Amino acid sequence: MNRFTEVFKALADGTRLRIVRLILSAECPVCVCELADALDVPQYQVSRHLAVLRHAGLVTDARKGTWVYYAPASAQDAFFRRLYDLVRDGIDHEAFERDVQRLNVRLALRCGDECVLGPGDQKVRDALLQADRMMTTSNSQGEEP
Amino acid sequence: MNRFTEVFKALADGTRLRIVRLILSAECPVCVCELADALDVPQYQVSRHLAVLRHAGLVTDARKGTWVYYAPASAQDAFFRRLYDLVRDGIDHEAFERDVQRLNVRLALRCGDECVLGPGDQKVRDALLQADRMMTTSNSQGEEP
DNA sequence: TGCTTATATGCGCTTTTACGCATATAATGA
DNA sequence: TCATTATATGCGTAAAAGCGCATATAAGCA
Repeated sequence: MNRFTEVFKALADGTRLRIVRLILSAECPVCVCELADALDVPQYQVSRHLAVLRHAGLVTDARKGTWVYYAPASAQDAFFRRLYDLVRDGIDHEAFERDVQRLNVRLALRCGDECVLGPGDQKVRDALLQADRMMTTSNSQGEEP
Repeated sequence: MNRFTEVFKALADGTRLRIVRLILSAECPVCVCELADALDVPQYQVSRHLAVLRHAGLVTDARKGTWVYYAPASAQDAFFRRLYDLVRDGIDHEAFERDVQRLNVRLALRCGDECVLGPGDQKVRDALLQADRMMTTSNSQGEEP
């Protein structure tokens, strides 16, 4: 298949687009369970989507123990850099706001720049549940007088 | 569906990507039969793909008599403009070279900036057949001493 | 070596999507 | 009004893609 077509195919999925936006929003590589928790999507599904993105050359993976960290690929490449900028600046910022906030909450649970929890860990669930509550109260409700 | 996702979905098809590149390569609106002839793809298939692109907001259509001309949409929009630039500058120029040359041959058959022939017209077929012959001889064969 | 855990993947099912054929629609001209 | 022609579309079929379940793989640790 055309490399071009493969890249657009990889981005032509709602979940994968959310994954890419999360990876771009973080300034550091993010591991699979962190993505799964932030997106509230099963781990096996995230792994599958990451495989598609990796095969298209959009992300790179690096294993560290049992955890595998993903990051945007080859910012050297002008094509990918421009594509990333496009995705980052693109429309529908609100649609991804929740994902980004949840990822930040999840990343805050790291120890020394490394993920130390598995997917769906109880501490993670608690923290994300509370974060969700704060988001809904500050957004939907807090605007009225 | 997310507008973003819809745009990438629209570009995530080989034929549609060829159509977009042709529309971008021409400095003027191009009608359906011209695209079908340049791509050597059935007219009904081109119409279908154009409908997808139009629905995603990537192209606009304008009817002139029985002919319908398609053009890139809203270069005002920063997002589309950057996306178009990306597609234009992108990799795999050779893969689309033939399409562009065939479209130019087809456009040369116009009368006063307007298409006057239908899809698969005999004159068109002759001109394109000859163009193909010239391309193969100049590319594959002409390099050896 | 054996147990635990994070990640990846084989498999069946369902939904989506592209294609081919035929035909409907819209506009022109006699 | 009727024939012609460019374009669009309904429909059936086949290929592709996503999901859920279960499980395999890989790494750390006792």
